[in-house]
Amino acid sequence: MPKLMLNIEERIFLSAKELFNEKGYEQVNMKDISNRASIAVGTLYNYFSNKNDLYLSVLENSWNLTFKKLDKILDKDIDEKEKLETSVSLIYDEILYRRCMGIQVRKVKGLKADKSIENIERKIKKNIKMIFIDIKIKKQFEDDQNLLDKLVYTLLINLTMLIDLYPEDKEKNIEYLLKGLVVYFEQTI
Amino acid sequence: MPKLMLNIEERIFLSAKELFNEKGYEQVNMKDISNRASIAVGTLYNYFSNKNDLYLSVLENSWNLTFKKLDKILDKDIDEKEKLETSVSLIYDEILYRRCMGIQVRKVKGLKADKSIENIERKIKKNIKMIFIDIKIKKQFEDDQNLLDKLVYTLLINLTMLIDLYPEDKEKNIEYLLKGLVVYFEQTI
Amino acid sequence: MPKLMLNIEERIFLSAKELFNEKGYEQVNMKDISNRASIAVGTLYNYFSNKNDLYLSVLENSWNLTFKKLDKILDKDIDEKEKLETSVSLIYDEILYRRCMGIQVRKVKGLKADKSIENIERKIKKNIKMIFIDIKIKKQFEDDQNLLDKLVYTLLINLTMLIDLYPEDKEKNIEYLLKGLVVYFEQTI
Amino acid sequence: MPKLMLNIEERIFLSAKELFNEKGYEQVNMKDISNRASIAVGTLYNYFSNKNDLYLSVLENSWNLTFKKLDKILDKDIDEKEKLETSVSLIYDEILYRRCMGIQVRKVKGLKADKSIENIERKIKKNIKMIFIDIKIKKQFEDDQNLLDKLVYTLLINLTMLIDLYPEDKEKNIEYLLKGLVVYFEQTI
DNA sequence: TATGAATGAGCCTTCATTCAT
DNA sequence: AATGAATGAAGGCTCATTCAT
Repeated sequence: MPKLMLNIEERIFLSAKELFNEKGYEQVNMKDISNRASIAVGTLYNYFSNKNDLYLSVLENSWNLTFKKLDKILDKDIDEKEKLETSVSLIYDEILYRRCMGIQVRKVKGLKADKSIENIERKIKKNIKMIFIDIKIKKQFEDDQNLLDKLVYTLLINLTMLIDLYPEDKEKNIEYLLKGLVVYFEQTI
Repeated sequence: MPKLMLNIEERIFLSAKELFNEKGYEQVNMKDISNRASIAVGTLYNYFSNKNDLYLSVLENSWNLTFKKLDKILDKDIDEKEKLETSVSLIYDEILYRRCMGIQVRKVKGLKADKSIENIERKIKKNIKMIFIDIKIKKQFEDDQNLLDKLVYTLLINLTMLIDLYPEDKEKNIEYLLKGLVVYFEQTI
Repeated sequence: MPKLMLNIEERIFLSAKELFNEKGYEQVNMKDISNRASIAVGTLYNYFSNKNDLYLSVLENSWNLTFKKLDKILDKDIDEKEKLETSVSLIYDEILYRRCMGIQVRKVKGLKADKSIENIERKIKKNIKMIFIDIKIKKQFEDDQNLLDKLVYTLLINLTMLIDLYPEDKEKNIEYLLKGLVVYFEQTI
Repeated sequence: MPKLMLNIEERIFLSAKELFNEKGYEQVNMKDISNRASIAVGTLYNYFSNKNDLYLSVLENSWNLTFKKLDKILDKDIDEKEKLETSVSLIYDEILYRRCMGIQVRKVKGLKADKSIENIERKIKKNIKMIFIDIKIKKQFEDDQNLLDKLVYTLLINLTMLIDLYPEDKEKNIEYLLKGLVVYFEQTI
């Protein structure tokens, strides 16, 4: 009973993304995903070679879409303050609506730990870092080699947390987050 | 470690705590735990009715120990600044050494989401909140009903992240964290 | 090989024959075959109703080609010794080059055991038996009702084994085999 | 519903041996084996780490038992003729009753081709060869480096075939086989 | 009370087969 | 007639849990 269906890959992607977000890697099984996508399990494997790959693909693809949008913002001719706020707002929405799975990649146990994961995390870090690249760091933190990395993780991890806890409160959440971030920057922001 | 001096329940506890921390809920199986505790699997079930319960017990117990230590600090007759710093330092060490599993309970996939989890999370929140109870919040955030909760989560989640990423760097990690927290408080700190 | 010159059915045949011989029934899948034949899986099913049938067809067809060649030899006006040697040499080459799958049909696991298999086996037996039909059996074995069948199986099974083990050594292999066979015949050979 | 059962390992062994013999490696599944042994699938894995291992174990163990019996015969103080006949009779019975799977190991597709298999085959060859070790080979075959190996394979493969085809006819089968073998030996036998 | 063998549901993955195009 | 995406049953294996000893 094969049918030719529309947007299968997209449906798998969405189903997988939603489920991985709701329940995490281990708690989602391939049947769940295929059910939500209204396809047969076997069909999943026409598009992704295994669960691990599917997760990784979803993760990377989600982030890539975000990176494209982020690049547009960073290329704009606006001042740093606005850039920061717009970027954070974007990432907030991305995590909220597109459910681009968070930075907790490193924590996804059960995932085969291969280069792919490290690469994805490196890529996320590299891209998000661009948000802070033009911002002047306070003298006090200048000798912290990892400050930029910490800022990236703080941004992502706290955004995820805030969205998770108070999904309704975008404005307040962002205000709270930014306030905690700008303390590491020079006065201009 | 004087393993043979500990009674069975304690041995189970320790083994479970270590393993859950090292590998996460799903990646640990009951055989692993009983092996590390040098008992039979069946014996586990004389003390804990199932894996879920064991995890929850370990989690709660870990935190209870932390809370006791925290209470002592909070009862001390020292100024707020010192209280804050000592408390944060304590929790840092707890997460680092005793591996009291983090706040991400809500994200521990595979855990049956029941009342127990909510209760534990409520308890953690209630206790950690005490750190901030005497500290005056900046006017700017006074109308954020959830500010205290956010502070609690920020504290725990960021500590966990920092320890995870730069386990060697306690001083810098705490400096970084505190700087991000105090921005929400009145000048005195 | 002038692959593109062959019609589809022939391409399927050849691909299937090659693959079944290389890897055995179970280890070959329909996708493999269609890939090697440069057609779509579905097309296979326009020519063969299922994997089982395809295998059986290939098997039977392979043997039929061999039988034709064998008949020519047996029709020749040469003495029995030469007939035997030429026949054995032919079958050796057939198994070696055309990979007409061996007598071990009965052992091809995964094959649905139906009439077809028995028929093919019967046919193989009948045809190969012709090699021995004019040869006089030693008195000693005259009361072994199954001697001819045994000779057939011995011939096929040992040839297959020898080719498998020492593919380079046609001459020695055949010498070894014949020596073991002629012992059942009257002195003339 | 766990019970403590007697001779589980033996039952697994027997069931596996029977099934592998009846249907071959691929056609037997772990559920089949556990069913015939009247145990749960999981129990299989308490004794054998996987299907591959189970097959290999059964195979090796079967042969080892045979080798022990064979050694006893070869150590006896009897003449070569009797030794040969007794050995062949033994192996006949072993293949017939204990179903020690044949030499066709090399043909078991689907089996992970690792050192284990090669080792088993080497061992079988080495042990069966002992049957022929004291027998003088005809001059004619003296320059066939592989003659002994060929004899081993001929013996095993033809015995298996004969048993398979005419299970009732031990005497005739052995007479047929021996006649084909002794042709390679000096007159004494 | 402690043991660990036994259980079997459940998961990932494969692949022969179907059928809409 | 040819295509190949879709199907879903089936297989190997894991592991939380049970219970006879």
